[in-house]
Amino acid sequence: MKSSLARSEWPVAVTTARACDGCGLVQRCFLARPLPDDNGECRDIVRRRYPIARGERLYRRNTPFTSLFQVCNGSLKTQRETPEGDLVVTGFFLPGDVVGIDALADRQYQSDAYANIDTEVCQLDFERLLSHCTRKPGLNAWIISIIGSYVRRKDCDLSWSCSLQTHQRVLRFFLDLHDRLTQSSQAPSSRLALPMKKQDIASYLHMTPETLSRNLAQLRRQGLLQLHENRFTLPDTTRARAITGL
Amino acid sequence: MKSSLARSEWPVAVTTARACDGCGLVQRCFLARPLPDDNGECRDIVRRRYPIARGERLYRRNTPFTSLFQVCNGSLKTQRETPEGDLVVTGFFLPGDVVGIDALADRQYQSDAYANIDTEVCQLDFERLLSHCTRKPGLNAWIISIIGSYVRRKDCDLSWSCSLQTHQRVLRFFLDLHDRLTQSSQAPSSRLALPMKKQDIASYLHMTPETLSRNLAQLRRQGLLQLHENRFTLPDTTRARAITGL
DNA sequence: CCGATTGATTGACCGACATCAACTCACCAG
DNA sequence: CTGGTGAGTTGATGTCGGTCAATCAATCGG
Repeated sequence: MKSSLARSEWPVAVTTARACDGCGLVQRCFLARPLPDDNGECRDIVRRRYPIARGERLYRRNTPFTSLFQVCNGSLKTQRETPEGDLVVTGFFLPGDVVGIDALADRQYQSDAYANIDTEVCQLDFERLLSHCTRKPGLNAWIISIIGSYVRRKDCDLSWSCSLQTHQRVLRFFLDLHDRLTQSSQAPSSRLALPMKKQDIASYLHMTPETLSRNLAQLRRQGLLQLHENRFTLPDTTRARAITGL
Repeated sequence: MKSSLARSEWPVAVTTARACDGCGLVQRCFLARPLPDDNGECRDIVRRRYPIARGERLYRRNTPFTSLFQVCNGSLKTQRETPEGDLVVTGFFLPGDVVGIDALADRQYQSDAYANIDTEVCQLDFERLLSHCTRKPGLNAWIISIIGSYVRRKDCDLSWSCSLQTHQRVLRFFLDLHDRLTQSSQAPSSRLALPMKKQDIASYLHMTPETLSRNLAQLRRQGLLQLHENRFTLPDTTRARAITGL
């Protein structure tokens, strides 16, 4: 597995130019363009960019944390185990998102990260990132804002994940997914591909696959969601936002 | 209200020595003792230390973020509003905890912070903190770890808040509270004071006060929890940990 | 001392969601 | 083609926890 390469195998001197060659995210990625206060010496933060096949694991729980990963294209999920032993999906990561932030506290990954579909990630060396931060306020602000966004997302998730009804949670999930997918690709908002399995959505939303299925059927009947063959559209986003309280 | 003082009213030149005078947290607080790479110039991070009476508000949602606050003694809660308009408690903060981290993303507080009981907080100027970070790796590491701990807590909360049964959630809450209270005060672990209302606990655990009450009664019958007049003990922590999966 | 207010407890009832089961469909190997 | 596997759907049934209501306890100001 690519993610388990030993340190010595990493191409240490990869330049940003080479690593970012052909990356679909190059328009939005902070590393592909010079930072406000960067004059080129931040490039070594990028270890490498590499693909993860669908179903493959990026990192494993309780292994030492060395790197953050930014999703270039595709999608990842993180999951952890409950006391009872079953798995719960704790997050989905789309192009532009940074994964591994839950490991900052004790320098160990707190979850397992898997590719939902064929995916490419950009590996960022955290120590180098930190060391540059002490000299570059812009970079420091960037990393703080990345972590801050992650915190905000978790906080929001926590406040609806239990207080809303199941059909509201489902609708809200698709609204959120819609927003994130369209802002990252600027593609027309119609017929977006659903980049994860329904089982995982159900797990993430704290419900069973059965209830998710029933709710999807209901939302389809109400004309709030179209979903065929892993492609979806939201015909009436304003009504949807009203229902979910957005 | 103390927290709404204008900037100009802040005693800008407070030294750490004066601000920390008589602070119950002085043993554990990072600011009371010199940092690994501090030679005294980080003192101006501490704006001031001041009390918040029980029920008073420390900051309000959607107001500009300028400061983090570290709890010296007492306890705080943060809460936010659901789409339906009712309030949900999103976190409890005990001595040593830092509150305001959810505001990092867009520089606005994302919740309302209130004192559960009479409380003292230490106000840390975030801009100054950041500016020192660029020169002091130790301070940068500290702030990253503070944020990291917050992230880990949120992640954990999210994974049990819905997947566990109510009695497990209640027991887990008391175990967690026990651990946090004893580690912050090094006091003997018996007869700890419960520093928040049961309503707020119920809200935080995503259940009604009635359900919380029933579960408390049940846990008392099972000999897993003693709770009288806002003081509690956990007679059998090992069994409790087994039940909650810790 | 007294009502007023807020918090906590207990009981009866009910509904949303989980559970269990059967079934369809797509995909793949042989 | 056939059999196997895993994802997804649909239906019948049960239950955990929410809702509503009454009661009790604690605090506070007069």
